[in-house]
Amino acid sequence: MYAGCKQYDFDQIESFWQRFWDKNKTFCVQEDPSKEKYYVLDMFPYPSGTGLHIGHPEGYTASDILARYKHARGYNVLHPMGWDAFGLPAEQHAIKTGINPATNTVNNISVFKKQMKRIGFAIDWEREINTTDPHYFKWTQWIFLQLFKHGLAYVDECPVWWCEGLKSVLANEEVIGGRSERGNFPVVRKNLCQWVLRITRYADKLLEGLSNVDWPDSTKRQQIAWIGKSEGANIFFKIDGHDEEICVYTTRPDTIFGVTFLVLAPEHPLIEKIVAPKFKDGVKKYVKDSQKKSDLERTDLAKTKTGMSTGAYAINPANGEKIEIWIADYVLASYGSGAIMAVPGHDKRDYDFASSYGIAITQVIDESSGDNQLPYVGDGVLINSGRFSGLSSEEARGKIVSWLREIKRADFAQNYKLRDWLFSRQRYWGEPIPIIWIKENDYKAAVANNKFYFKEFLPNEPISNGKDGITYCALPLCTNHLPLTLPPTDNYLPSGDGESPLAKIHSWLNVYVNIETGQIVPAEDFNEKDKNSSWILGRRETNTMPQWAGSCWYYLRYLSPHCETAIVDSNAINYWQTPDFYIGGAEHAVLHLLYARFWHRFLFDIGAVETGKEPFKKLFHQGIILGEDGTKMSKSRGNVINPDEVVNRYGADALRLYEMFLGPLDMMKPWSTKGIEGVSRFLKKVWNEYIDGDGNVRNFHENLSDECQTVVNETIKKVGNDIEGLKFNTAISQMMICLNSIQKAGGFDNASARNFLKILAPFAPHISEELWARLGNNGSIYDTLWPEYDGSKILPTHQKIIVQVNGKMRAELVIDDANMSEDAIFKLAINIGNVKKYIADKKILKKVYVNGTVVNFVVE
RNA sequence: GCUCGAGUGGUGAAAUUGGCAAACACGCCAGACUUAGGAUCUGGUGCCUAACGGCCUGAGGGUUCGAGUCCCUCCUCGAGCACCA
Repeated sequence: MYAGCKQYDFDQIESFWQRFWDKNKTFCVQEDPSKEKYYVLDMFPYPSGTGLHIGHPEGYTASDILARYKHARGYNVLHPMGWDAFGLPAEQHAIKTGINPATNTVNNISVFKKQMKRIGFAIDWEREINTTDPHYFKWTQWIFLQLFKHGLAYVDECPVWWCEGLKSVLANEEVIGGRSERGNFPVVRKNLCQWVLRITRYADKLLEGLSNVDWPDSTKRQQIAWIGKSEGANIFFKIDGHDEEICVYTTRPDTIFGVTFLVLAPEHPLIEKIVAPKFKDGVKKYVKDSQKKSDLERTDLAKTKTGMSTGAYAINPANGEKIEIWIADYVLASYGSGAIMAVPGHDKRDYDFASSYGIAITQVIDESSGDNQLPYVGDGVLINSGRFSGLSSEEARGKIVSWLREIKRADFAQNYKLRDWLFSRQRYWGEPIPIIWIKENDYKAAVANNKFYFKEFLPNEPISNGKDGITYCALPLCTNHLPLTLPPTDNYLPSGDGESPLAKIHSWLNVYVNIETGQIVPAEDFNEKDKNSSWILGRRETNTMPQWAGSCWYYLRYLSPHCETAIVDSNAINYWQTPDFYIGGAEHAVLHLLYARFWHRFLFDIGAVETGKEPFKKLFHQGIILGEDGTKMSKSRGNVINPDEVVNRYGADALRLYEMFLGPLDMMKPWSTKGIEGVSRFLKKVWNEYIDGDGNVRNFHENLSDECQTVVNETIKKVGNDIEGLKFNTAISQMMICLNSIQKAGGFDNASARNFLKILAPFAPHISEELWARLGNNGSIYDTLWPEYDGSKILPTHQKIIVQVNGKMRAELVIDDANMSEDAIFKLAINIGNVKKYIADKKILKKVYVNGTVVNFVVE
């Protein structure tokens, strides 16, 4: 069976084979212990309303080629796909149109799926998952509850951007210069109660894990920088005339003799206590002013540093010197202890500050190059540092801290830039957080009662939150209560008081909970007659999870997408483990890839997944495809290429081939409409080598020339190697070279005709299937094994040696005997006409021979 | 500012350990077949030069018999970080 057209009619061929694959479930896989597994993972798309972008098929084709190749190598290959479908665009569409985001999402997914099927990816669609499906997010909620139980989820009052004009909380990225990006309304800082995940507890594990993964260096570096671990010391400074002391964190304890002042962040709690009476007003004003400033203004490097003296003094524990305590907003409250020891001689920022306020600058490090320009921020030899003078910075760091530690004025310490993960969003279209808030007294009474139903996910310490003078505690739902689904509504706007739209849906919001039976009923349906001590009134958490939640563990769900009893079936995970290859855009270098590593590591630690510690062993980022004008594709520039139109015009095989031929996979590269004609022509040439003008299979040669056999075998070898190295552009050019020589030789022989299709199949599967079938084969070419090349055909029968004079190529020398002596080769080479000419009567100073490759005569 | 990455024909690009720079393709030029060509095939195509020949991998220097590849300085572009003490 095959499409049967006379000419290369890609439309007919491609739809025929897509139906064939669907009907025969060609790409569906099961665990098979007799075979080695290979798990290929794509970053799943957000199904936007605009359909597939031309960039999507780039990564998907690359992973598809690898998946098909690995399958041909005998692996049991899993290549699944799904939808990361929660998110803001669907919600905004709902606000505009009133159409439920779920409906809209289903439509978008069906468009995406149809488009992807048209490109012929070898995907096991039976494993399709959707993060907005309650069967899926039931387990996202379950993981949240595990985090909650293990003390890794807590609530905190966090400052967020509030926009009264939009009645909504905005993300940092949505605030530009103190106004909302959309609508240009003013925004203010507002403290809201937020869920936060304790990712910082995993900082060290997340850092260590990076040393065992095969990832792009730049991505590893980004994560390392994001985690931002530093080694240093906490040093305690006594305050003159007060009992309190100030703790500062420093990575440069070797510069402690150069401290000329301390600086506290304006938010530092000690300020009020220590400020000298005369300085009170100025300090108060400065603190107030800096609170008004946006983060952007405070961190603007261009501005000159400002600050204010507190009039208080601290004692340097190293030398007993009295130093002034300042406040300044260049010191961040959120890092370290919110206070620093300022060493203007050896820190750029302290130097700037000291210069503008006329504070002393002391040099305590001697720079080896000796120009002694301050501030000198590198390491060197200590000077003016008491008994530590003469030590190197490195040595001094250990010795000074050890000494201060003995007198209880310091301790070794580490610090991280990583902050805990703000996990709540005031949105409708996200996973509801499966928590009910109940009064603290009810909670305590329930916990004390041994009939308490809700023990499954109970943390050691209750998570509590005060509101209107009453303290509430977070009551976790149990597995039986999941999924907690989104209530229907037709109003997706935020409520206006900093809560999600869910806060307006009272029938969902207010519930009675039976703490002994676990029963939950809407408050409005509750029959007061039933009321007894087991029933308590609660209010559901109204925040939803951020979009990152669903993508944190989807690679696990693919392994057993229909499992109802666990996040992943244990047989399935024992077999498939974690992805062997993961491809997706570099824009997720820190967010998704860090969050997912955190969750995986957590699930590993609690024994929920029995795999390695890292979820993504090998990671690759495909480069962005630019518009034909070399700029980013965008509607406003009018340079957007629609994959559907490309498939209509050239076919899916041509699209696949072209996206891979464009250049190295990881590089940014511009699209070229002319360029695709080249690969389209190649496919037509392939067709014509197999099928004659009447649509019949050609007669192949009995034998192929030695030259052609060399090329064919080289091609089999190179294409295989290039796929393993993800160098698809050169693999394709090698296939073109091969076809060109076959064409010159007047056609294939039987064996090479079959082998060529097998290596083409991962790149252009439709035409390969069609021609394979026409050669008289049954079944899919997908199920054939990769051809072995014949190494003896590749070895050249004679050796070619390059002859150079003064390093410039002047001739080629062909020798039959690979073991010919050096002298004999020189003799042959020197007598070649063109070589003679360049040597002429000049004196030969040196003769170089590199075995089997090059001869070089050096003449005066 | 700091840290990475990149810079090769008209264009996208290719080039084991340092060993024929520009494979493969696009475009362009010429030709063949054609009523026709936006089809197909053949040949040509880095730059300078009439030619011999010379010069070419962002610029300059270095190491080497030999450098696109290694080292130093600088320029340009891209990415990331950005007062993290």
